[in-house]
Amino acid sequence: MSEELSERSRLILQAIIEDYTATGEPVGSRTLSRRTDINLSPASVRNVMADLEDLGYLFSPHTSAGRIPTDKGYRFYVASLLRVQQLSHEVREHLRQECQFRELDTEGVLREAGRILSAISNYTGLVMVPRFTSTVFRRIEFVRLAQTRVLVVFITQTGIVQHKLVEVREPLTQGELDEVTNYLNQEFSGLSIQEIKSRIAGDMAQEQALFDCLQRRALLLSSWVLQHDLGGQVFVEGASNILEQPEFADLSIMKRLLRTFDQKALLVELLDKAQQVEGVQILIGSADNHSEIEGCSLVTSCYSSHRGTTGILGVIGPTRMPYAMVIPLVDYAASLVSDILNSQSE
Amino acid sequence: MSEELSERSRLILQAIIEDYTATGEPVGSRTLSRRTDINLSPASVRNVMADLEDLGYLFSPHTSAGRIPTDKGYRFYVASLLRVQQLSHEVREHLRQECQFRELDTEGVLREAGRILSAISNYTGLVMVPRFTSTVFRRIEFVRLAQTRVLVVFITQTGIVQHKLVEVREPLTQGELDEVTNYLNQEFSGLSIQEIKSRIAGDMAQEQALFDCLQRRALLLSSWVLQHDLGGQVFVEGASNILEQPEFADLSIMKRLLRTFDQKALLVELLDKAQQVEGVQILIGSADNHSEIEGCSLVTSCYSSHRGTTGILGVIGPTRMPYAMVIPLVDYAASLVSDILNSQSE
DNA sequence: TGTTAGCACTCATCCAAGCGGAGTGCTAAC
DNA sequence: GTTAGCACTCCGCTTGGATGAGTGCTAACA
Repeated sequence: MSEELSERSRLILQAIIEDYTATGEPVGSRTLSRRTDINLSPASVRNVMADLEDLGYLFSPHTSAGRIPTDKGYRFYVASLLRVQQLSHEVREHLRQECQFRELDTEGVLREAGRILSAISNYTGLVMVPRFTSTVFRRIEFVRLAQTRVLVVFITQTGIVQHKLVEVREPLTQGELDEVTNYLNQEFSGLSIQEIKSRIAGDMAQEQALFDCLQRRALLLSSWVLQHDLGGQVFVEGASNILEQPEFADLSIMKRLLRTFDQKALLVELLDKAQQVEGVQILIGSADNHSEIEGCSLVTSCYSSHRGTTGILGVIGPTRMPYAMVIPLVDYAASLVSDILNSQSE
Repeated sequence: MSEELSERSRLILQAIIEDYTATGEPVGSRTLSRRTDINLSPASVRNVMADLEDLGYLFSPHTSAGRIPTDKGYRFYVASLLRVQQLSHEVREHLRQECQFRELDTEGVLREAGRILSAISNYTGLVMVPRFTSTVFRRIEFVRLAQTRVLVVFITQTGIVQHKLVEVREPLTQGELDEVTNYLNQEFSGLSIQEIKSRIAGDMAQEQALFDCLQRRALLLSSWVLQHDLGGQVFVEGASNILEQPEFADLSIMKRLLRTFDQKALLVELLDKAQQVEGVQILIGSADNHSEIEGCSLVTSCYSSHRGTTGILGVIGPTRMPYAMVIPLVDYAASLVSDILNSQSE
């Protein structure tokens, strides 16, 4: 079905969305016909609106209210009508300065990016730490906590620190662990996790032949560590901002949303999905049976380092969101974080 | 002023608080006189209530409503009237199992403790990571990220990993950093931060005499690291639970509370203050000009390891809270976390 | 002197009715 | 194809009365 909209329909849809974005109130035909860029009487506007409603771009909450854009309406708007503003020079500079000058480690930079996204957009900032598999190995450290309990500290090329507890079968001394540590750091430093995994797979095959105890231990431990993805950490910043949104006054959507923030698992799922796309990705409403973010939209963009490490950041807020402002903001934030990631380490 | 309450007044205050805790509705004189443990007519009850109101333990939201306990009323109740229940055996076992069996590192245990506190109490769980100064040093690691950028990874005796970026004045190679790392780990492992600090202070004094470059570097770097407390990290779990509380339906208190959760600085302040007290600590309402938690109460208890590491955990929720249940819960959680902390490492 | 019944009074909550306003759909005229 | 006019719908607000819970006060009672 070719749902080609006429020029007039497009104009009116755009006007409705912009008006609704600004006011949050259903938009009536009179209001629109008063706009300077629409030289039509209310009655004509009404005809167009009725068409748009039939096509599923608009709906009215009740008989005698104005129209509100549907999710479909928003999707069309974002895809075809929206003209993205340039981010003002001030905001760009403001952003750059906020991030750059402090002595923050990578995790701090990511957190701060989320905080700034939230502060500028007035919505909630989301930042996901790069997934394990997309990172490059810099250093690993095994620390003996108790006889069979070993703390593994893993540091990526970009300076992200992750750690985890491993329960080993036979007791190990710290000295033995240090040997393993040295061995792994020498062998693997600078390789991507993918490379390491295949290296280990190869070595393991030979391993039965050469009975180097140290090497075997190292391989076992490291394969164990790499087996489970540490990643999927999400920073949620400015969750309280969503309380300010008038559309969430009815509490039920808000509760669901905050619950989602608490649990994070769903966020990870959503962000993981968005991460597969390049550039700014906009998820409007509860597409793909994600009813948890009904009434909300998610604007995300991937950040990455030269070495291939990629994570994702963005903003979540009500579907009635000034996309023209939020999209370039997220876009710029992502490129900024990418820059910092690259400058963070050699 | 000796505000000794008569036996009857105490009984009625207790009955009002228990009733109000259960229902959330203002309590009237008829309701009370119907209770089996009070053999008084409504009129007599009213007299007592009027007295209690004069003394500031109660207030009525309007002329013809029942009475509601004030913060002062709650404080008196908790201090003098409350009989704390024993935590049921089931809950204890449930708790112990939740925490014990998973292979969690220390940070994971703390997070999980907060999550469980929140889930059982239906309020919000708070856990503060032990402050730096109260911890025992196990291991430190310097990783070179760029010419003058060094990532410091610090591991405490109890297996807590913290990290931080240091900007050094002169370029260092990873080899030099490794030497420093080894030196510090040999010298300081097992000492408390306090001990290390005074050690450093002493060595620094001598340092001008002996020009051991390595040692000087190590001292400088470590003093720099120890100078700034890394701690003050707070885990907030189950923030969305407070949305369920009927007393927060008016949004304004709720917003302030969630904003406080977002910022965390105030939480750290509150928890730091509570940490100075041993045993379960109960902060009711906005005492000490902390208007941010107006209408809320904070029930906390310190956890600690044998080695002196202490942190604090607890629950924050509306002042109308079943203290008889929450207090032993927090108490038990703290002792449980202490046990795990001790068993976590040798 | 402490306790209690009675009574007038207050105030929130609920419900129904009425009204104004915003907006629509339809029709007929331009 | 566009527009003015009109009947109609429905929300939101206000008003007013009824209801009920609860209080304070007073006077009678043990």
